[in-house]
Amino acid sequence: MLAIIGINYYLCGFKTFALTFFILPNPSLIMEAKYSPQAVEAKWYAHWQQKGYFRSTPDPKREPYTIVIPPPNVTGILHMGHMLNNTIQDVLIRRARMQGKNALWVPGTDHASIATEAKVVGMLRERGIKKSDLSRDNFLQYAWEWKQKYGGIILEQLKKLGASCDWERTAFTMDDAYYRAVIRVFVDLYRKGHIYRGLRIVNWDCEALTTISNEEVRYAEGGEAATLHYIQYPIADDIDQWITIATQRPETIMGDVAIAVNPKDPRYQALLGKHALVPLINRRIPIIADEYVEIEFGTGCLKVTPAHASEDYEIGLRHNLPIIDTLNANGTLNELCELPEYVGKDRFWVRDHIVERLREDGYLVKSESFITRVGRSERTNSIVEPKLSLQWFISMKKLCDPALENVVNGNINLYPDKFKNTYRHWMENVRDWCISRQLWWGHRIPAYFYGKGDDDFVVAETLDEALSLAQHASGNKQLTAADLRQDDDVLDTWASSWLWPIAVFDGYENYSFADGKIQQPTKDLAYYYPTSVLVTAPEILFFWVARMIIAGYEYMGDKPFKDVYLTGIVRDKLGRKMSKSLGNSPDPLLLIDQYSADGVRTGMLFSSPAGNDLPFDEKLCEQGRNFCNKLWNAARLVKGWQLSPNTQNPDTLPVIAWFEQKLRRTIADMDAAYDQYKLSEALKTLYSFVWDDFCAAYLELVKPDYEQPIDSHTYTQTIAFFDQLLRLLHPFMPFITEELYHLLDNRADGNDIIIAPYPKGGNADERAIAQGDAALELMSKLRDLRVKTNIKPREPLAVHAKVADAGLYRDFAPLLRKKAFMSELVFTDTEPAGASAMLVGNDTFYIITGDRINADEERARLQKELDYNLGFREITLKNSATKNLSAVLPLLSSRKNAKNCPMPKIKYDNCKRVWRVCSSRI
RNA sequence: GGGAGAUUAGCUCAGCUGGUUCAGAGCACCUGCCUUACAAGCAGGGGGUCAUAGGUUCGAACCCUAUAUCUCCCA
Repeated sequence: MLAIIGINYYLCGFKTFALTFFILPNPSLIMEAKYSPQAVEAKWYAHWQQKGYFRSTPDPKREPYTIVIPPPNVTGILHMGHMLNNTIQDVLIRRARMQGKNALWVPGTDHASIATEAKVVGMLRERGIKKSDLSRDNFLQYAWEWKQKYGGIILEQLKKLGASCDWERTAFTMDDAYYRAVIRVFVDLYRKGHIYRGLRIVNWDCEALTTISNEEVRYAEGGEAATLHYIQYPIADDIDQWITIATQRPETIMGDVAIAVNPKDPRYQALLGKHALVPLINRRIPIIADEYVEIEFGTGCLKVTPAHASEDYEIGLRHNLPIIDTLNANGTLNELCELPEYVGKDRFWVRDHIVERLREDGYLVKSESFITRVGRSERTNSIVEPKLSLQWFISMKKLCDPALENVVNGNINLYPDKFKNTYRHWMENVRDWCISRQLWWGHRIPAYFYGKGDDDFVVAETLDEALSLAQHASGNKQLTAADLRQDDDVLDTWASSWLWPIAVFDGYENYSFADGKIQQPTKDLAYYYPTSVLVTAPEILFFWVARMIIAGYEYMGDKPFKDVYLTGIVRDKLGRKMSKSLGNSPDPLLLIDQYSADGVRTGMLFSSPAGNDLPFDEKLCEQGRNFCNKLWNAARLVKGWQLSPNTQNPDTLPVIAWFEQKLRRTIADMDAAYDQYKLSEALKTLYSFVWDDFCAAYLELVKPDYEQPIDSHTYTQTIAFFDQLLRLLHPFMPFITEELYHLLDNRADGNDIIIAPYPKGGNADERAIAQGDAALELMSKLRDLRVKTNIKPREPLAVHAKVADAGLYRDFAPLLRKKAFMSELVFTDTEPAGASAMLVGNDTFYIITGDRINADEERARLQKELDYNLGFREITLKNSATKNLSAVLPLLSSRKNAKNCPMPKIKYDNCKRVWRVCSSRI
């Protein structure tokens, strides 16, 4: 054995040269027994980028295949969900690229207003700077600084995964053009009458001093302990009567404007129409009837506080009740609570004190603990207060129609389609969308106030335009820009990302307000829109996907994507969602270091059927890594073969025919799986085809004897098959396939697998497949028999075959004799003496064992197996319908008794099959 | 409270229009092998009343009805 010194590969530009110091007799020696991915991955990613393979520009001659990335937050670092999601997108894009389509994957990031602002505030705090001490502009400078520094991390990480995005197109939701688009859409929707300003109960974060959306509210699993206080209110004008309510927020009673009971509740009929007095402040409030009240809960009486509970607000609207907001933005009580000692005090402090006071004054009936859901801010963890607030809304009903219709009628497909129901349910019950956030980082709402009133504002894209509108609206021609005050709030992040599939192509740049649609799309938009598929998580189906569809129809009159592939959620072994806060997520980059990008990619896809959660297990990555190694070693084997002067070996011809046909069928199977976005299935099909059929079967069958050369036809065919397999594998495992593609053959500059044509499948010759499969099964059964009967693996055996169709085996016979170590293979009609029999399908093979096996031992072994199967029959009979068994029993028992059976070696599954076939023919 | 879905081997999941690819795969486990590409490997093996109970059918993992358990979404 010759020693190889130092590194195997020497990087020179982007070509690989074997660095050898000796003339090696066998080229396989230049390949190590284990595949080392690190250098390979860096090398090929750089090569692809340098060659511009990821770049796409409009080309009318080719069909576009477009994916826009779900933009990760600029605050994010790569987590397992991204890994799964982006692996899927890369697989789809790479396959489309190889299929000759003009494949474009647009990358980008989302400004994530609340998350980023929280990060920036945190950063400033560390530097000893308070946000409140900064001007808006100063703060935004810091925010951009932060974004410049950290905002691109995740995209860099995606490169390690192999993501073939067109990086020249990297978009950001606060790019200049994108910003303009968001503002333009706000103005447009406002003018179309879809945006209004209104009072709503919102989720208020008293610490961050902002509204947060429902999805930013978190609830502890299993709820939280709380106390339910029973408080009695005296009935006005009736000193002896009381009505008792139950509340967990006694500090809000000063905001009470009514007490509601269910109209069907017999207990309170007499009190309806009367008034009660709020304890401590003696406000007179009506007792009303409303369906919403649950008779069972608490006392069946609900105190109605419209300013501090969304349901109460709705009741208030229905009954035309006043609104008393007793809470300041920072969570302290204000003077409307009418109790000076509580003004300026925190709501929780007040809660404790007011309970004491109510008890002292005799209003508190009892307090009991119970478990309830408590909403906490995802960002600050402070308890979210429902608070009445003046916010901007998009009214959704009218906008939703085409978005609902085109999903229901299949113009847009959801995979898996079970989400269609969920989608419809949401769209039919859609609520108006609160789009304002009390933050600075984001798209500032283009509303300009010219007066003190809530309605003294105009909406415009620019200050100049706003000024002229304001002068007109106010009738004051003297108004100057300095008199205008722009709304302080920014838009909800989704109110920018819903434009993503249009805005990344600068779609709104030449938008005119005249007809409310994009009439002259940019060249990119015209070519790439609608995009091919969106790959994202089901949890944002409504927040993002549905809204993109709405915007797509509103502005393009067309869907934003044809297909939506909803991935599963990556969970840990305990079934918990992987998250940073739980610390249960592995570091993806570490995984890549450990198992290679290809290994991790396949690992993630091994177990991720569309829409099903992925219980992540590092074992899967290990399996992926092992698969890389298998491929590597297959290449090592093939590379090690010496060519013989022979041009053909007749023995291998049927093997080649078998593999060729099975390959065609496998490709067709994979295509069918791809069509339904069953990537996991496509991968598993290929995995098993490569490992079992190519490595374990094909290569073993065509492999020349030790140190013997191989004929040129078999060699060429093998290289061609390997090449096809690598192409099929490339979307899943881009790096190792590129490496092996170049190791297998000398490729001209620009001949890289990433752009090599994707193989085509088709109808296969099933006869050729059946021949090979039968031969392989025969070999396997023979091996099995050798093990069981202690006959050495290479001891020659005479085999007599009693088969229905000898032609099935004839082509393979020469190879079978050699590879299965048969002294002869004879086709016969009779059962030879001194033979053990075995079944391949319905064919019987007799192995002339002579006295090589101990008859007693063999009989004992078979008897044991027979008993086992008989035991099963009892179970089967017992559990099956008992009718008409008579027809089946003889059939079964005859086989059991081994009278007509070549071997009483009917296995568990055979027996069951017999039972099933028989029972189905009764 | 309103919806959507799930339950198949120890684990994670396939299983299409009910019937010879109907009980499958991978992992895990057990046994034997460092056999000449690969121990990150090879050759074998055990393991399931298809959640429960009824029903439809000649025939059910599959269709229907209940029940149980679990998950997710919305309120």
